[in-house]
Amino acid sequence: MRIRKDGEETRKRILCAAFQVFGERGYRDATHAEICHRAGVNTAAINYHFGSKNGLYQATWDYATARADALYPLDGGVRADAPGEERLAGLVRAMLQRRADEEQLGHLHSIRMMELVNPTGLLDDAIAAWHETSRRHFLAAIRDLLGPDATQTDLDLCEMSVVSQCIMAFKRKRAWALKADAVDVLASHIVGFCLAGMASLRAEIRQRGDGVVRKLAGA
Amino acid sequence: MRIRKDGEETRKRILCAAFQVFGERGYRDATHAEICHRAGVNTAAINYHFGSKNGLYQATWDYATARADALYPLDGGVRADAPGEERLAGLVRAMLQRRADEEQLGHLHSIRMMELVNPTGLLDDAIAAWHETSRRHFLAAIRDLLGPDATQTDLDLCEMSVVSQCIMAFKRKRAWALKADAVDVLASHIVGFCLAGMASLRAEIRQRGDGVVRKLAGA
Amino acid sequence: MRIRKDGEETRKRILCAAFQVFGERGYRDATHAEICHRAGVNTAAINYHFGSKNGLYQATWDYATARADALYPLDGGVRADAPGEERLAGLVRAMLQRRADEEQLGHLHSIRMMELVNPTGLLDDAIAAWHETSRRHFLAAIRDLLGPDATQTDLDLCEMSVVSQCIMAFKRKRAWALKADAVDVLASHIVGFCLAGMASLRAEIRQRGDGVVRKLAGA
Amino acid sequence: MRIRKDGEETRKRILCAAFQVFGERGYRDATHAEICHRAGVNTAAINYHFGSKNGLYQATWDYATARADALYPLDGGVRADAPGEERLAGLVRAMLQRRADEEQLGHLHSIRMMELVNPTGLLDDAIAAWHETSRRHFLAAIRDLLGPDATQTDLDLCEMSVVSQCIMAFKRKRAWALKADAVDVLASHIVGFCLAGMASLRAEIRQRGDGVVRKLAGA
DNA sequence: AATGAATGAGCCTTCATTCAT
DNA sequence: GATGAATGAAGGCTCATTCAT
Repeated sequence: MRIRKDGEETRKRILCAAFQVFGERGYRDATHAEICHRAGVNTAAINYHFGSKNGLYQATWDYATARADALYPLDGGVRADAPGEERLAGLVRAMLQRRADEEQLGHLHSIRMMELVNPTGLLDDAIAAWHETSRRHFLAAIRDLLGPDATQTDLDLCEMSVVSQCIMAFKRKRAWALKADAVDVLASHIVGFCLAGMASLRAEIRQRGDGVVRKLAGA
Repeated sequence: MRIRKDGEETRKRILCAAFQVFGERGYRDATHAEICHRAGVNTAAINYHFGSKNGLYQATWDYATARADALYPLDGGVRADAPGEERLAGLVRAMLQRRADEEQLGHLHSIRMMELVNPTGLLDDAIAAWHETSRRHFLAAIRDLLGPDATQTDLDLCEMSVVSQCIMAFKRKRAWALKADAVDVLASHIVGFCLAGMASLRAEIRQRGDGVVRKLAGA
Repeated sequence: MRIRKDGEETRKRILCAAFQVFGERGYRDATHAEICHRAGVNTAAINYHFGSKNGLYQATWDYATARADALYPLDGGVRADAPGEERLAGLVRAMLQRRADEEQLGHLHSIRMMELVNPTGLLDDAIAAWHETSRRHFLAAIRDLLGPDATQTDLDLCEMSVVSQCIMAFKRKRAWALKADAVDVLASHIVGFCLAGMASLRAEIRQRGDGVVRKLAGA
Repeated sequence: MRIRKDGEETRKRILCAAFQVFGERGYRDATHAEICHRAGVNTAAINYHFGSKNGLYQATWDYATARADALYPLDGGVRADAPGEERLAGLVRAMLQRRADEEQLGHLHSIRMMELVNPTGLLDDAIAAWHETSRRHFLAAIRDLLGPDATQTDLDLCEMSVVSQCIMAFKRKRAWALKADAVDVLASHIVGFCLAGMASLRAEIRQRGDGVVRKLAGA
């Protein structure tokens, strides 16, 4: 019954199965047994190919991240010199699409969420690096939208506002009647909502500035 | 030498310990051993008092929810006939405070998040009920702010926007330099951001409505 | 089928079984399965009662050592003010008896030998302490026999000579036709052999000393 | 790019690595993985070249024994017609040298010790044969030293005494401050000690004999 | 009312061996 | 001649649960 495969192909089969199982159950509740059963290999295969459950977890992250970045680039596929509104829309849409792609990459989101809520510590570095990249794109667009006088705190808070909605949008999906066009509806809502929020904040920042100027002038 | 305990008091000690451990590790990674060790009781006590780990989990949820609702009422402590802005601010602030109360009730948030991300299915009804209540308060305030022509989808999307930020705000805390006054800063940011978002949406809704009216009139 | 025993009694049953199995197979080749099977308990019992295989190993050593020291005292049961010859005989006889007691304490010797030849590192301290005590007794007797001019190296080498024979005597048993009185025959041979060896060394030491004295005198 | 090896050369590389690993860890704790890693070959190579771990073990014994006998002949390098004292000294010295040659042949001693203490049964015949040869040399020298009236038991016991010391001498090394000249110091001590022991025994044997003669005469 | 003892099921991992190439 | 891939069996250990006390 021993089937001789390519080795690389087996690795990939395990990675696919692991990605599903980790995404569905999380690291701790995923078992070698289930992963290997789904991949159609022996229980010892994980340790043979990846050294340990830990090693498989990290390999799975790398594998899935690479695929996700290829499919839905982190910059949202919008040119860096496009206006802020457009770049924000691209970023939001890309983030939602990743989450919406349940069959394939939605698990990546699940894994990230589980690590956020109940960390294993095994992906800390990898996730932090990913976050940093993602955050840089958002902050650049937000800076355009808030204007030059925005403080770092202003930027951080707005990034939180935008990203929070992208992250949670799908988690509450069941409450709605959104279907195939969910991404479009959600994206346009979030973008509109956030642009208004930031426009308002920009005005407030200007007033802050004027106050200072006036103060200085009055002094 | 055995200290005679009340039975009710032992239950409470177990509930306290369980609340911590479930909050820190999640249902699956929490062990009888650790909970009972922290509670200073025997490993068999959980099954004796609560029938099973499952039963303890549900009892813990009820116990902690009751305490949380007493400390930080879901309506934000604002009268129902206050203006929408004020009620929204109260709701947002109450939700943030619950998350900020790390020593006591922050674990409730953790448990809810873990159930969202990696559900056990054991709290589905309880959480759904809680959500419904919370949602009713938010929707009522949002309806005031969006005006009478808002569709259910408008309301749902805005509720998502507001609540998402409340939920995620603290998870990204480390990126900022917020400290003791974190709740105040976050609350005022979120409220301002969302009020602007909803004001903009209200205007848009009016336009939509005008279009319809005009259409009807032109017909 | 669950039988409720005393707990202390079960511990003892496990210790007995473990002592046999460790003695027969060594730490690494002893399995929970075999030990627990012989003790008539569940495989999980070891970890329940002793925390780990490691913990059981150390507990087994302590248990067996205590019994051995009670049955065959390390000082050979001879008064400390007896003449050196007599004390040496007592020490040698006691050591051989421990090895001869195959049913009960011979395993202790096996364990010590295995640790010597293929150490686990888990008993290093315990064995070193035991060795030190044993060694003290031998060195005291040997010092009497070698006289006051013996160097530490003289003492160490003679201790090695005596103890080596005690240790290996039984390992070569199959080559002989010794039976019930093996201990007596071996003990009297070893004692006679070693007393002669030490008497000769004592004479040599005196000559060494004379040489020095003569040298000093001649200078 | 594959380097074309001889086949015989690969076998030898595996044997060298196996000798080290078996010597360091013993049969049971030595793994294919480690041996093959040290030998720079694939894990399957052992079974390919030697059929099984078992087969490798026996081949390793033969290989190392042949080398050891060439380097340090079992007869100690002394002519068979030399006086008993000289032959004994040669035998003792040769045995100590084998043990002292840690880099190369000390492992052979380790393997023999492990088999003595915790036998695998795989080398029983080979070791018995080796022992028999070694024993013949020792017994011949001892017979010279004990005289013609010595019984087989006398010879066996003395052989035990001499060989025990040779075997254990190095195991207690750490207790002393012996270094480069350890072999010399130990050899001269052991030889002196044993010659005295045997001289004394010879005298005793003569007395025994006289008793018998007298008894016979008196009868 | 409460507990220490005991257990069965399951988990991750290791390892000698086999097989197709 | 030699190897990478794959596996079945077994090992130590954890854990929720049960039971006698």
